[in-house]
Amino acid sequence: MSERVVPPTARQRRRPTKQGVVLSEALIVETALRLIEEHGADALSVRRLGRALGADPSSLYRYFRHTDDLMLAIADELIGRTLRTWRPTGDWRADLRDLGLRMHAGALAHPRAAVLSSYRVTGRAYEIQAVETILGVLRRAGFPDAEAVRIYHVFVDQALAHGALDSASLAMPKAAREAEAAVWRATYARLPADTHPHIAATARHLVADMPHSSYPAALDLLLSAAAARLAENRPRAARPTVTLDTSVNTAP
Amino acid sequence: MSERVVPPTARQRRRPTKQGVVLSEALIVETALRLIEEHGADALSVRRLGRALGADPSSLYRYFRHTDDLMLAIADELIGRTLRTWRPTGDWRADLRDLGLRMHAGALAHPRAAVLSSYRVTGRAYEIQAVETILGVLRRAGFPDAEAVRIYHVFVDQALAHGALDSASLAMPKAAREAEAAVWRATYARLPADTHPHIAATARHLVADMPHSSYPAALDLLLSAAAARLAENRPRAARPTVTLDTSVNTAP
DNA sequence: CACCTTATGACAACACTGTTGACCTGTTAA
DNA sequence: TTAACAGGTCAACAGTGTTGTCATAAGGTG
Repeated sequence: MSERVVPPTARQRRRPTKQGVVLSEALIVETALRLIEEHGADALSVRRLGRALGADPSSLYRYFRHTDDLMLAIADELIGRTLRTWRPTGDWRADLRDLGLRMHAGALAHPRAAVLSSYRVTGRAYEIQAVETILGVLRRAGFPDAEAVRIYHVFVDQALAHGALDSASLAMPKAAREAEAAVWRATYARLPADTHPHIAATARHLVADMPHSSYPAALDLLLSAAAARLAENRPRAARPTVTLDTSVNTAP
Repeated sequence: MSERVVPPTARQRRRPTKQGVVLSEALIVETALRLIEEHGADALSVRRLGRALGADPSSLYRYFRHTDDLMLAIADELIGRTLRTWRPTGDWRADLRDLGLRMHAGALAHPRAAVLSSYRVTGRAYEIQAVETILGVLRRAGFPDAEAVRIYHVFVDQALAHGALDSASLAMPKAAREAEAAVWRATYARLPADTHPHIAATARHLVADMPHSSYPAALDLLLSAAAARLAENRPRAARPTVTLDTSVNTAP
């Protein structure tokens, strides 16, 4: 066997598949993403992907060492798509908020890919571009280097971690997901006030809040904290009054 | 087949296994956790668990409808263990910080269980106890109900999401994990300043920070933001001067 | 144009997974 | 003492990722 995978670029003998398809790394990644979108979270297997491509499953191993490799490629493609449609305005807080929400949405659009790629460092082109961009936003905003890196780290991990969490939840069979929402109504909302006073007092809010993602709220809290730290370091700068939408207002 | 799983409590015909083991839900959960700890993240399969217990794999289906069911039981056990060793002091911020770090550590101690259970609502005893406890801390601290629920939600999801993220990373084969750390040194730290100025300027910090968990920092930012919101609502209270410094200090 | 090399696709097999229907037997209650 | 049946076992199914071997069409070379 030794090395089946060819250095990605110089691939020339483009022999078509028995069913007439010409394989390529890009085609495989695209098809994988489509497969995930159309046939649900668990639809991605080497065999199914082969079938969808019209190729023998083992052919894919000419392009990716193993499935994990494929996941990294998918992950980087997702990062690329997120960045491609993002337009910074110069307002660091609004820009990061927008980017965070896009990353989260991008993850939810491809739950299985998000779950499997959230904790990986791809080191590929799009990822590098994203790191550079976000660090740039923070440093231009005035964060000193060490602080910029810390906040970058928290920002990215938060987006990825929440993306994966919500994706995993979204990827559950529909019945199971509804069953979980029901737990809040049927179990938590009915606990008596004498044994569980705090749950009973807030039951209404729990039922309303818990089945939804906490990411927007988490993001706004993070940005608030970051803004506060920035203000401490530059007490001269005027504190802007930021108004953040309806549900998750964090403005001072 | 119909229903193989008996209502958990009233189980009496305790027939021993061929190899002489008497099965029970508790024994199965314990063994599963031990298996995960000893033989790495992927060691948990029905067949391996059966072997470790000295029982036929299919026997487990007398106790759990499917593996997912088993995961929920494991998840609740983990919650229970975390709560069992936690002692609140009355200082809401310190208490939540301590609890968050314990939840995170608990997840890292059982990576695979954490990854699979992080997004589940078990509705079981320990989980309910945890919800009641945390809400209590927040309400006693003075957060109004809606706000208490929102912060509870963010706090819990953040702990679970970061726990799962870091667990997933920890559960990778050792070689792969080291390879990722190397990416920061070998790829990112070597990007030229003219094409990637922000990465180049902060390379030192990136190499140092990125291979570690961002959870402590994320937790402290969250608690900062929450404290700020609390102070806004009660303008009489003195605003503490927060020092974040070295890495994870949150004491006012 | 014909040839030869070799990249790349196909095949078949391996070891593993979760799950279930049918069977068998020890425990327990009557 | 016996009869019921909970609970352990067996065997099978359909699926998975992965790899060693083989066949062939594409491309560069003469």
